[in-house]
Amino acid sequence: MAQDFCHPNHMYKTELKNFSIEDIASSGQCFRLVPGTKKAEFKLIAYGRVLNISHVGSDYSFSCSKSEFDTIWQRYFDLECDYEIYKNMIIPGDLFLREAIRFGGGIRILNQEPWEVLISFIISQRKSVPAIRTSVERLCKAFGESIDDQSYAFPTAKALDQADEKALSSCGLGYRLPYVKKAALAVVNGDLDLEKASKSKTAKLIETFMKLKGVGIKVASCVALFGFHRLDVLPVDVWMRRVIDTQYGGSFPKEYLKYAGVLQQYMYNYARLNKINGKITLSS
DNA sequence: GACCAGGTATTGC
DNA sequence: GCAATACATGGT
Repeated sequence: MAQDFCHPNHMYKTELKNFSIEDIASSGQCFRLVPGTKKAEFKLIAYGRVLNISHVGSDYSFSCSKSEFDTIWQRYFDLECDYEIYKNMIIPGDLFLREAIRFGGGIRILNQEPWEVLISFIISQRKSVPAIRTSVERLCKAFGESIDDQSYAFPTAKALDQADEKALSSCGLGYRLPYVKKAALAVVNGDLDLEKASKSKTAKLIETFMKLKGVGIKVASCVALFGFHRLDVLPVDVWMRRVIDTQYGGSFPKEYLKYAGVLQQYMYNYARLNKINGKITLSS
């Protein structure tokens, strides 16, 4: 604390490989990591904190102390893991994945808060990524605890459970509003125990979330992957459906299944940002 | 101003 | 069982 007082604007600098904040921000797994006012600057809100990030190439600066970085953000950005392992899994001849990794090789699978992931992905259904961001941000502003004058934490289950119906509906949730309400109630009344869920095996975990109204296999898979770091889980949305059908003959390569969640993220990102609908021709 | 979006629940056969 | 359909709203 003394150190914080003496250095209110502390910065932690480090070089990061296989890491790009731009790639992560656009990859559709996290909706509260957004570009700042200047180029190569980003603002993240997670774990009730604000983190400003800037970089020149692979030299990154984070608006926190080294100890905060080590205890929170290192894990959040999955920096303990060497992503070369995943990149080296490319099957020779899989030009699509190779191209996807060339395009967005700085992606990481974040360790986000399960509750935030659950609600964000309930909201995500039949919404575009920019529209999800808008809804989530409105939700935070309306019901989240204030961190500073323009930053709000993700609302707690209790806050959403008690949320005024009208105020909630002004967040653009549409028909998903009762789903959000019911998920909040489930956590508040103990029907859904996220701490306990984190200890169950992946199949059981997914099953647990699918009991919630408005949570099907895709949303439950996203929660397992992004909220519980189950890297073998493969969420299939409209983009991944197209990728699987047009690039892999209808089924995800079995060689990739162990880390399907990571590899699909490269694929999803590449397909969505390049609007790849049909089979594309890639040359070696 | 259509068209589509990191789907799911419900209905109809 | 499985295919078709409704669903709220915003971004492009």
